[in-house]
Amino acid sequence: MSAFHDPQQALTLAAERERLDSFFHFGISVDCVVFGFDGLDLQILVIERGANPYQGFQALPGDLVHPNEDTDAASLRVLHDLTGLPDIYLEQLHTFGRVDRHPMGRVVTVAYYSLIDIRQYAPKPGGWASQAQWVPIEKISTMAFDHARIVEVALSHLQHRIRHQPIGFELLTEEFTLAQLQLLYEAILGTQFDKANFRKKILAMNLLQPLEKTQHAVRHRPARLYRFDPQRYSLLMERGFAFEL
Amino acid sequence: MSAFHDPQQALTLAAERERLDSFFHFGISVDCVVFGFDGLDLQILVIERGANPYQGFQALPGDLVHPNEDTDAASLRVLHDLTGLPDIYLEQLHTFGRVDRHPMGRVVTVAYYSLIDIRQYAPKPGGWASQAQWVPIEKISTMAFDHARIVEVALSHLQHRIRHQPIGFELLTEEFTLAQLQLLYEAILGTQFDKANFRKKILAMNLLQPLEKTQHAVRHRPARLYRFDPQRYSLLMERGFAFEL
DNA sequence: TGAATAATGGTACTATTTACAAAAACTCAG
DNA sequence: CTGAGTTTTTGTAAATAGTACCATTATTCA
Repeated sequence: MSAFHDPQQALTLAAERERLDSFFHFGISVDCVVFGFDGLDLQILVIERGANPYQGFQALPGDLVHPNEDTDAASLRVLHDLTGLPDIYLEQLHTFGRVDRHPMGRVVTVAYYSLIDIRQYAPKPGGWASQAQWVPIEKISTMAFDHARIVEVALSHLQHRIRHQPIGFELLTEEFTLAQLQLLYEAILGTQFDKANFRKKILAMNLLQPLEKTQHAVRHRPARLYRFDPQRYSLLMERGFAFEL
Repeated sequence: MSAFHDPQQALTLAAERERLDSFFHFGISVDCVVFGFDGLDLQILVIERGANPYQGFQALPGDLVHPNEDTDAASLRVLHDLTGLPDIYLEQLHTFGRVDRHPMGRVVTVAYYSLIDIRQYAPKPGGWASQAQWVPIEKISTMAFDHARIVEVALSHLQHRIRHQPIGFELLTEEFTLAQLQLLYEAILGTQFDKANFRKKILAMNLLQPLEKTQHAVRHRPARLYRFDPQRYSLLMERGFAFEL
């Protein structure tokens, strides 16, 4: 049965309008899974809800979309309002549309995700968020709504994605060593790589620009610093690549 | 500003309810991009709209989600109602949430996609669909709403996906030859492969079970028939793989 | 029976990946 | 000042995988 058109029945205009209206009582929300890396653990940005429902619970930064707002724009606004993070690159992840997922009514949520360098953004709770903080991904247990499930989906998406596209550099400072990059990959994928071969594989992609700088104040041979080449980066992003280790 | 909670303002209950109500006037729809393969061209299942808006336009099978219906369930119902296709495996693709995408109101649509063997399903228009038919993907031009854009997203998703996961077998009959599989890959990716090497690569994945059967009534050496091994298939689906040719 | 056709098997060559060892560059303790 | 400790960086041999291409095989049809 179509909501807009039903050739069979001849309803009065009022009755037809009322029937149609019942199809327009949805709420739309957005939820953001923001991944960060501190050099050791993969973390996500989590707020504490300062209001009901689920007051006091950990939750993803998320809220209802305004009637005249694109969902993509809403994700940026909501993230900024609740955590103070400025416009960052958010990518749509998945939409969660189960009838019973929100206790206050029918709310379908569009989840977004992002990767950022944890040291460049200090979250500050805003709006109804009573806290906003980074939490290592293994430390996350119960969350409001179906947010734990959303995090699961985001993580497995990230794991798949990082092996096929050169994402991940957003999680590091602009200049980094190959060992730092390797730690990042190992944290996301939960595996160990051979140091020498990881280096060769990464450098062969021609994605990194070596700098004439090294680490210092380390008690061992200092590592060369690199940064990634944005042109090469966007080329690889389009075409995809295979990162199999 | 939160829709549910605003600690600043003390509104009357009625005013608060009214304000909140404005956040619940969304419609949610689902749209299905069903890919099929006829042995030569990649096609998609398209309906002709028998009612306004966009009457007479080609469109994806799609309609509003019911108030008490999961979006996943809605995608199956809508596809069945409009095209007669039974429950098939539909996977969520992307959600399109621009304010102006629907002329009759604020409708956010969740797009799904699927791959099926064109010879196993004969579409029959139902509901308000005046036609339902397979259309080669290059022959598609204008479509209702933003459906042309949805098809674009689905195709590039499919192209990326087929190189990293062993999907695509759904598009063939249960028993197929390696040449048929190669034609499928070539149709989706728009490239040509070496016959002998394609065979070796595919067989090395250990995904196909050779059958003790061959083609017949062909005027050349008949090809062996294969079918894919469901266990191996689901293993590779989980882990992902790299199909680079 | 042989011409036509496409499937299948094989092979030499090249490129990539893997495992592991050796050398290099720095700090720090003595 | 020197050598132990640590990690980076380079190198390399062996194993594996990919590529181009040719030979053989099995069928139909004239």
